[in-house]
Amino acid sequence: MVRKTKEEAQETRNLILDTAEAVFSEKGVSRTTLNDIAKAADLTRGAIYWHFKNKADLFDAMLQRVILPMDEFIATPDLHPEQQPLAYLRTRSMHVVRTLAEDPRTQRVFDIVMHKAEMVDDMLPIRDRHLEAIQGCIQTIETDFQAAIDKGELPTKTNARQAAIGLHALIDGLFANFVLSPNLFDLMEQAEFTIDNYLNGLASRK
Amino acid sequence: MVRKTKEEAQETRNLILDTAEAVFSEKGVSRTTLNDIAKAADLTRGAIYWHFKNKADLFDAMLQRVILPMDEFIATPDLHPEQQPLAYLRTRSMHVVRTLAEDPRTQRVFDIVMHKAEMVDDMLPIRDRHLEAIQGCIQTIETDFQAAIDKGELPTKTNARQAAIGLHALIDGLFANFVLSPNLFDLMEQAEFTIDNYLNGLASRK
DNA sequence: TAATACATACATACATGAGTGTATGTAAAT
DNA sequence: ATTTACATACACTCATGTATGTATGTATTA
Repeated sequence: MVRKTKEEAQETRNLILDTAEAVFSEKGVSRTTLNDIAKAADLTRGAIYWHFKNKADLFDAMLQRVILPMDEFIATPDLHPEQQPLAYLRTRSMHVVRTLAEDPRTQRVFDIVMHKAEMVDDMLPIRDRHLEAIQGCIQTIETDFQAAIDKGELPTKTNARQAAIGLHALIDGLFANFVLSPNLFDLMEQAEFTIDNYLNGLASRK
Repeated sequence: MVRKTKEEAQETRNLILDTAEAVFSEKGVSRTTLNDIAKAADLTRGAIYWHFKNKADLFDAMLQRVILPMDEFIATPDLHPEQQPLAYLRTRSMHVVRTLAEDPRTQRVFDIVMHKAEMVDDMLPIRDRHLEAIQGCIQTIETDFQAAIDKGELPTKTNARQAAIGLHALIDGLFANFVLSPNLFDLMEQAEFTIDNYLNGLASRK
């Protein structure tokens, strides 16, 4: 087996990424060797080193396939002014949940990031981007909450930032527990209940 | 320097555990060498291999110092019958939060487990115990919620298990985000608000 | 109570394997 | 003819586990 056309090379690259996902998920990032991935993909390390700089670079590329679309959606500037802020926030939250609930690839990658990767050294830039994404996400939610307050959907004294951090932690916790043991509960059902309950609690505060 | 008395040996063991905490926290579990820990503690690998079987054993011992007391508290059989179930659950939840908020060692270990360790291979038994702890925790909360329902503090139609999973995810998410970036929010304040809001939402359901 | 024997608490040394990065080879595509 | 997309080969480091050394504590015995 030898040299390929450009499209075939692209397929090889995707194969490497897919395989990396599977092997990372099985053995954890630090314990998987580039040779493990190569062998599982019926290639050699040469192929991997051709397409990626090293393991961190490969890991990063694997992440981007999943994280980028999700981040972009979360960061889409905020709400259509004619909509009800709270309902809109709820819809957007459930959309993110649905993405995870329905896409096994997203589940695997989240599981890898949350439970099978150590965020240190060469992974630190990735962790930093993750942190920024969290901050952006919270900021977006906070803006939505503030709009809800301004439109009278929430009590005036509501602390939008606090509420936002709470909602984010809630969804984050659900994600973490779900990928940790997917058959513990039904994600969509549980998320719908929990998010509704949280928002309901905000609206009905004394 | 050579052989020590039994108490001094115990001190050495604790020193190793303390140092492991620090180094794991800095470099991640898989990237820290037993030699790293030994050097940081002004010892040699010989000392570590005397006190522990290997790195996984050392890691486990480090965990137990923090996790055991916490698990025990959570699993304490449930509520004094004369108390209000919801208030009691709230108190217990905040107690756990306070443990994390006030003890830097607990924070470090949680951070290591959540973000700096890969739960695979020899760590799998640890992950399994963690999973069991989660299940037990949820079960305890569920029992409390059921008691609250029985005493009329929550609507009859409340799904106690769903509510329990939600509360657990909420606290777990708060913990994860807090240890990830401790200055993003004040844990006690945020937890008090968020938990209250969640319970309040449960009680005021249509 | 002092001498002796054994166990303890480490340090040191060694053998081994494994993973990484790079250099080089090579056949096909362009 | 040159570049591409890999495979192969090599050199190097480094972590692990174990084996061994050793000085001191501790129990035993006389």
